[in-house]
Amino acid sequence: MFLQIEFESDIPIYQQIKNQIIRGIALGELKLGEDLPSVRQLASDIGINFHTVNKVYNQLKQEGWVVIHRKSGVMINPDLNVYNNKQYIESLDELLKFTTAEAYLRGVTKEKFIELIEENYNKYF
Amino acid sequence: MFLQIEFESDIPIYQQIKNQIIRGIALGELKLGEDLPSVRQLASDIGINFHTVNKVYNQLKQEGWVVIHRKSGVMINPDLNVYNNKQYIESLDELLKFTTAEAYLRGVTKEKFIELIEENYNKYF
Amino acid sequence: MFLQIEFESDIPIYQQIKNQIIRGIALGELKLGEDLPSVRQLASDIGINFHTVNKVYNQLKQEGWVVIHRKSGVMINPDLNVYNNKQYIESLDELLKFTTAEAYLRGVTKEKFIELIEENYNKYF
Amino acid sequence: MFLQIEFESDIPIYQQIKNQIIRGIALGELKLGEDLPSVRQLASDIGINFHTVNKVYNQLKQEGWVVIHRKSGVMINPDLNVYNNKQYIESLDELLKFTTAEAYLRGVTKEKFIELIEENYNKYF
DNA sequence: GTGGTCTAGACCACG
DNA sequence: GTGGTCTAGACCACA
Repeated sequence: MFLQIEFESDIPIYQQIKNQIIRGIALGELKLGEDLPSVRQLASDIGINFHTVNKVYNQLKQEGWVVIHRKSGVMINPDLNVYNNKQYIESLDELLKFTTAEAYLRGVTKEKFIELIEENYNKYF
Repeated sequence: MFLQIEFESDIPIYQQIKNQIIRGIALGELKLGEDLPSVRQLASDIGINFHTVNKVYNQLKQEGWVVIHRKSGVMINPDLNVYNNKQYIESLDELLKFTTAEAYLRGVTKEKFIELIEENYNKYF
Repeated sequence: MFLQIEFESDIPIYQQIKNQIIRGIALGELKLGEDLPSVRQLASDIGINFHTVNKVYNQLKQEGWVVIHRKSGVMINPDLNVYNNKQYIESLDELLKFTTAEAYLRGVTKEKFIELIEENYNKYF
Repeated sequence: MFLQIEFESDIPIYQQIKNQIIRGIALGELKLGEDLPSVRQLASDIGINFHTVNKVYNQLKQEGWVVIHRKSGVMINPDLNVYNNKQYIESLDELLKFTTAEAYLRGVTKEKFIELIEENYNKYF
């Protein structure tokens, strides 16, 4: 598994895992329909408690990223269709408001910022 | 004061205040050298504990956004020069990794994302 | 066989099968006295473990929906007479308490709800 | 608090609490904007672990029934607006398919069933 | 074997 | 005081 957890980070472990799984999908490292390790397996791989992984999987399920198949455990949702709803766009815009403001004041130019975005987007399949 | 606090947000109140002050500077709504309300004044305006405001001001000072004079209170740092250090760029890039991945999967195109960035940057002085 | 299993549903597979068999009887798709496939046959058709089918048949027998003959296999109870006992009515009422409450708050009017009931009942023989 | 938990039930405790809170809103026993007991308070009142209550509140928050106010804890969403989305109607219809089928075969007439619905709806504000 | 539920207790962030 | 996170270990339902 490609997960890399920073235990010292102030980002909760479960959030780090969520982030990396979602990014894994975008990068194509995780294929649609691909199985994820079992709750206890992943927990043991990372060296954390299985409840933490359970929380991740449940949130991912609730948000539509994965499905829990009764026979084969958890897999990336083969019909991934996470809606770009109004709420999401609003929260993204809110986040960018403050992120760009700080970046601007810290001397990150618009061009540099856009370059960072493009570098990321160009990696997605 | 132009602060707008969402008490039901997931973002801590002190963080909301910090965000809005920094954005206020970027937008030019807060001029360099401009006085900020006193801790107790601001706390009372927003209806929160003054310890929370205290925390905000101390963090802003620590990061170089404001200066605190014992007598004249808090003002936006007239020599604002918060450095675009390696650590900041790294954390920004880390944030964008996950933000762009989710946005991409939710159907926000690169062009749309960049448009959001430009809209924000164009408001800064 | 007309069974349609959703492996990603929150409802256990054995419950899905039970539900569909009972509904099949109500719709007249399964006649009283009609033979059901053998445990192994049905398990293989659906692609599940035969223990699961076994569980279904045993529960259906226990509740009086089917009869099991050692030789001729399982058939819909020709003298179907599952009693509308007090316990059942109570559990139905309990279920409707919460179902109607949520439906109401989600904007499903009484008329709409009743319409859904009637649509279903009108299909039964 | 008006909660009544059946520890012997096969319905999980957290689900029972959710059900009763939602019904409490529909009945008007819980007003919009009303505070709910704190996680630990409610847990102690019912005599269960606070994690169980925590799970309830988090799910209710996720589904929009309550908001978590940073100052005053958890309250019924004052702007309650839980959307009657396609997914919900589908799941309701699915539930009614099997519920009505069994009720019908157990001798509950359409009229009786509708009477049960009306009795419930007439209690809602 | 899988995930789901519940308990218990610890520590932390926030206000 | 509030909720949020993480650990640990138990028991259960399902397939």
